Amino acid sequence: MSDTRATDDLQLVPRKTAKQARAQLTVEAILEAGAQVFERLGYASATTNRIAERAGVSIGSLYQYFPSKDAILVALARRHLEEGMTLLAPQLQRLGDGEAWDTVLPDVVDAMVAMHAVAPMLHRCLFEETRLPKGLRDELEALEDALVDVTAKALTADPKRSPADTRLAARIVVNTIEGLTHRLVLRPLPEVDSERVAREITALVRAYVG
Amino acid sequence: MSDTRATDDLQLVPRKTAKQARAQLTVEAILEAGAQVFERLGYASATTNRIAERAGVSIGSLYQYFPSKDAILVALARRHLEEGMTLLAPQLQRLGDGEAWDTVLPDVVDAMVAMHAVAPMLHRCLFEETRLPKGLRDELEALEDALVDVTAKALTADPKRSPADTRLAARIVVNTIEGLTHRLVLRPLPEVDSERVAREITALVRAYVG
Amino acid sequence: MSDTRATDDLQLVPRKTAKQARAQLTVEAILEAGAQVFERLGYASATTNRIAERAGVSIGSLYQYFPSKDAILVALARRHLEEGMTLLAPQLQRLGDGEAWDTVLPDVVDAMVAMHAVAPMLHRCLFEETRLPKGLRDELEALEDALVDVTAKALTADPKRSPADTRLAARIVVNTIEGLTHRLVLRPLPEVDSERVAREITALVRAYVG
Amino acid sequence: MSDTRATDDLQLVPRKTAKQARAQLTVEAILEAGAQVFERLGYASATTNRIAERAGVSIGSLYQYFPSKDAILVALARRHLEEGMTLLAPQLQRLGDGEAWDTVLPDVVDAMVAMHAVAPMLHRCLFEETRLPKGLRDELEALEDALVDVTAKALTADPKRSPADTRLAARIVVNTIEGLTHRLVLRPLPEVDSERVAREITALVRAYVG
DNA sequence: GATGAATGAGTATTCATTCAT
DNA sequence: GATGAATGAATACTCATTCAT
Repeated sequence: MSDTRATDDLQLVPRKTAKQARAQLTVEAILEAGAQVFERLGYASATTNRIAERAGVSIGSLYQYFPSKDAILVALARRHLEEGMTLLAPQLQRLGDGEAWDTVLPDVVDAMVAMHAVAPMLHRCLFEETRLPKGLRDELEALEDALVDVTAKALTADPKRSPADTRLAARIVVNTIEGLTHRLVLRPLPEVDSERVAREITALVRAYVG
Repeated sequence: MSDTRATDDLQLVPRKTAKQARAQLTVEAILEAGAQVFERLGYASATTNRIAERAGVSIGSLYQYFPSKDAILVALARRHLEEGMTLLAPQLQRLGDGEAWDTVLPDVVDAMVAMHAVAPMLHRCLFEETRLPKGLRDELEALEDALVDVTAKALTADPKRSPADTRLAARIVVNTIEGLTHRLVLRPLPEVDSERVAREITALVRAYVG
Repeated sequence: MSDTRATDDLQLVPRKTAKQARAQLTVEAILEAGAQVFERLGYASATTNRIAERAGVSIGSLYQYFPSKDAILVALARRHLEEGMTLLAPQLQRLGDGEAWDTVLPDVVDAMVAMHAVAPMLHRCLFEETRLPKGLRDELEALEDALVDVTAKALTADPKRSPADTRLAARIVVNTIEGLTHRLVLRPLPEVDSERVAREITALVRAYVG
Repeated sequence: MSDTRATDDLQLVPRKTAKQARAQLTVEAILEAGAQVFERLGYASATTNRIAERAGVSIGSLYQYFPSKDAILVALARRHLEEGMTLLAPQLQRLGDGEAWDTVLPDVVDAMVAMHAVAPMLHRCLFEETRLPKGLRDELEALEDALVDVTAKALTADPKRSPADTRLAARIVVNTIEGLTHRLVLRPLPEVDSERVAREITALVRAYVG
């Protein structure tokens, strides 16, 4: 099954929750190793044996905690997502608190860039949708919707737009930021540093919603 | 070799160019089958045997014309690219002829949407950079640069920008259009048709460069 | 059947005797190409397609004259054998005519060395017995027996030996010459030229039968 | 890879050294099966699957310990070599201790015959040079050189020879014994037992160096 | 007769996963 | 709980050989 794409819901829930401290450490080691190996070698070349080896754990132990290769990927995705949300949450909070879109936007973009910059290749492994199981994909979608909601609310201030239009605009905004960040982090522009790019993304969005 | 990412140029050039009509048909059938199989199953699950079978051709014949699985992908990519350029060229021509950015933009966006709409999954297989051999990746990059050039020239009209800024802006424009199109074609928005989306992309870009 | 060793008698007789001049040329070209390709690449890597290509002949034509890859090898072996016998015959004749063993021996050794020196790798392909079909192997054995006969007759002069002993001695002589020649041609000694080696072989044999 | 001649050292080192007793048994079984299969079928027809099957082991296990077909061959060669040296060493020791060439020679020849007699076809697979990886070939050559050294020293007693001549003579002796043994074991003479042959080889060499 | 396109059985090899110890 | 030996289905790819044109 060298090729299983975890598109469906089999075998993705951790087999046992690591209750003991030692088990927790093992899980941690596996995830860390998985992140490194996926980052370095890409999905296909990242074998479970390699991950186990790098984690300093036997392959048997790996399968004690993760029922499949994809389960590791999913766990990493979830963790990555959480970290991302941690970065983003304060900014969204500010928007929710009614702070002006204009002032929050740059920090949102910065947060997005930061999210992507950590481990680009891993990020790619994680979010090339082909690979993600339906369940997680749904979570991702829900997350995007949440971002769109927040953004839409922030844009509502402008009474000229219909609600539907506002939502569409918010969707475009979210996807633009995500898309550009993704693209520009993975294949950085020559001679332009990422800060400058972040400013440009900000300008782009500001012009649009402005 | 379930995992070879064709990062190098080995084994990627068509093995023999079909001279007889029959051979030409075979090659055609393989490419068509390849497109379908990659589209339906994604890169990893698309086995050469499956492609051959779908093409109604023996595995031996497949390897007579394509030295590897990736060679098929590369051939498809090249072909896809050419088709895309055919769609885009007229619009770029108009820009080159000095037509106003504003009037050409919508058609450029439409062309981009059309390019992506044909076979989204295949498109993803083709252009997930990880997978493409260096040579083709360079071609793609060159193509993007060309688009950026044309765009930059069209934006130069505005004397307020420095040349460097213009290029960056052009880069952002090109990537925004590409990114949004890609994203929105692959995972279409519910309740919004693609025409409406195209108009929104246009508005976004227009606001930015405006 | 990438691996057929022609140990049995299937498919080894040329399919048709080339009666016409053109056909004769084709056969010639194939054999010459076969010799070169086997010599350069060894048995396994010498594909029929490569041989056909080098012969400037279509693969179909090759199979018109040679029913299998091994058939080519066998034809080459036969030819090689004949050439060898052509070299050896005069010396054997001299022995048959009663000329002294001592004076003929050096020329026999020289002839053997010459036989092997032409195309060592091809020679190896041809005479690694594993590969040869039974029929040809029998011919080879018959040839060796003939050599042994002649040698035995030449040794008979010495009345001290029993006939059986003489035959054994002859056998040893023949195999010694063949073995050493083979070995020393295939992997030549550093800093000793083949003439010197030939003289040493002669000395060895002379001492033995002396 | 029906054709890989292991001329390089890639993929030839045992993958993991078996630590547990069970693994050791597996390795042993594979080697034993390999010896049998190579012996019976020759190199080309000896497939890894067949070897695994005969070993009563899954193909996966085979590749756990041997990274390639040739690796098995190499392991067998090394083992064969060691066994051979075990047979030969005592005799060489005697020579080194100054014992007379004449008395040791018969036992050397016997040892050689014994070495070859075990598994002639396997022996052929192992020592048809084409097939062996460079590294092992070098080892073999070194071994031959060592034999030549010892022999040369034993021959030095005779002051009539120049050192260079002595070395050449030693080389001839070693190769004669090896060649004849090889030849006569692989294709035994009718009506002559191997003991008689051994005596004859001894006589031949004795006459030469005498 | 000649061509070369097509065939497909066969090969080495990988890697996610299981399970006896 | 942990280990790591064992599994075997699956994959890319080759090349001797056939046969329609």
